[in-house]
Order: sequence, then C-alpha cells, then structure tokens
Amino acid sequence: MRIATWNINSVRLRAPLALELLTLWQPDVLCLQETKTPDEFFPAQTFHDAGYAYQHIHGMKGYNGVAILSRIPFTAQDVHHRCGREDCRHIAVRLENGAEVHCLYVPAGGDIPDPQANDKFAHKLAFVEDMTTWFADRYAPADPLIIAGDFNIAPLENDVWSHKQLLDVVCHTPAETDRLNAMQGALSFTDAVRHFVPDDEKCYTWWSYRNRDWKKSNRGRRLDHIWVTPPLVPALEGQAVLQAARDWEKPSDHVPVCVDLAL
DNA sequence: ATGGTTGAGGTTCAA
Repeated sequence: MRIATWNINSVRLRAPLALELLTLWQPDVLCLQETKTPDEFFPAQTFHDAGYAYQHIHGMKGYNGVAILSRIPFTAQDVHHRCGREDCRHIAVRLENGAEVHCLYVPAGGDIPDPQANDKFAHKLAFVEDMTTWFADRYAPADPLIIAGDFNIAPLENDVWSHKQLLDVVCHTPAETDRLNAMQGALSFTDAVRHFVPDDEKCYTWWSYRNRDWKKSNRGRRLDHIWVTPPLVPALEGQAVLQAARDWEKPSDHVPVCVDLAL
C-alpha cells in the first residue's frame, strides 16, 4: 500500500496537479490539506474518474480543509474537532485492511512565537496538546494507525535549513517541537520518512513562496509528515518526497510525501 | 530590521 500526503493550497486551483501526482505515484490513499473549498465545490468527480472512488471530504469556505482520496474502500469515516472548533483540520478513515488513516492540518500559528501575544500560536500549541491526549485516550500503541498531514512543525535539526536561526521562528521553536515529540511518544509513533532518511541529512517538504529562487536559496522546512504505530513499522518499505513538484507550473509551497507499506 | 508571494474572496486575511 502506498499512502501520500500533500498540502495542495487550493484543490480547485490545483486539481490538475493532483491528477499529475496520482498518475506519477499511483498512491492507494492520498491525504490532502488546505483544500480551501466547501464540499459542494470539491472536484470529486475528477478524482472519481481517475480511480479514486472512495472519498472523505471535509472543507469550508476560504480556509483550511482536508480530504482523503482512496482506491481502497473505507469501512468507517469520521470528522474530529480539535480545541472545540469546527475548522476542518482532522478527519480519519478505517481501511479494509484494518489500518486507520488520519489526515491532519495543524494550525500554522502566525508569526510571533509567544502564546501570550499571539492567539494563533496559543491555538497551535493547544491543538497539538489536544491531539496528544485524544490519541492517548482513544488508542494504544498496538493499534495500527497511520497519521499523515501538514503538521506545520519541523521537529529535527535537519528538518530546517538552519537550526540556530529558526529556533525562534514559528514551526521550529522548542515549545512546538517538545509538544510534537510528546505526541509522538504517546503512541510510540515512528516518523516513517526519518525511518529511511538519516537524521543528519537535510530533508524538506516546504519552501516559501517569498524566496525569489526556492532551489537556489533552499531555505526549506520539513513540515509534512507520515507517522505509523509500532505494528506497522515492520511493514515500512520506503519513502519519497517529490521535490520536483515545487517546480511544477503554479506550484503549492508544499510538496507531496509518500510511504510504502507491505499491507 | 524588513520584505518578499500566494489564494480566496472580496477591497483583507491567513499562510
């Protein structure tokens, strides 16, 4: 089974790019974030025609929005609300093989890394804490879970272009990485990409639109992740980050990530 | 220190 995740930054604008990705990678399951559209405008038929008949879509007007597109049937699907808000950031499906797939879009957190001064940052920290207790209360490490999405946090030193320079920048502050590590520990999640890519090797999935030449400056961050619980670790077969997608016409600022599992 | 760009949906906000 191949599972992919991509913050697409408007699914209506970039449906053709998503089709290009589906053709190129042929994932069984694709998790999308920042779809930015109410469900009635989601290009469902386009993906249905491409072979992705099983869809769990949860969007809203203008912002956020998540979706799971699959060639494999679902036996259950849910919408989850974090921090008491219905803001379209967390959905889940159960697959026929018993694994549960969660698609997550963690709040970006604004610019100022101070929860007192910045409500968005406070919300981001609370969101990760909320997920941590929610996963810990509801599941055990022995349950087969895959969680994928835009976590908006780069946890390791080599998940950013400069560890020192980004310690005070939202996405890489200790306040965020400590909480993300606690969430990872709660269900003993394995970071499936870092399972294959050594920690001392740079790895990015996002490059700002605000750099004139993203490839030349290469000030990237690894914000998009796929984690699995212990029973799925022996099934991990490989990973890929489609850096080339950052050079597609009218690209998203995030690139797709995928993991292969022997399931 | 600042500004740089993009998308949605309006004439601004979030990323």
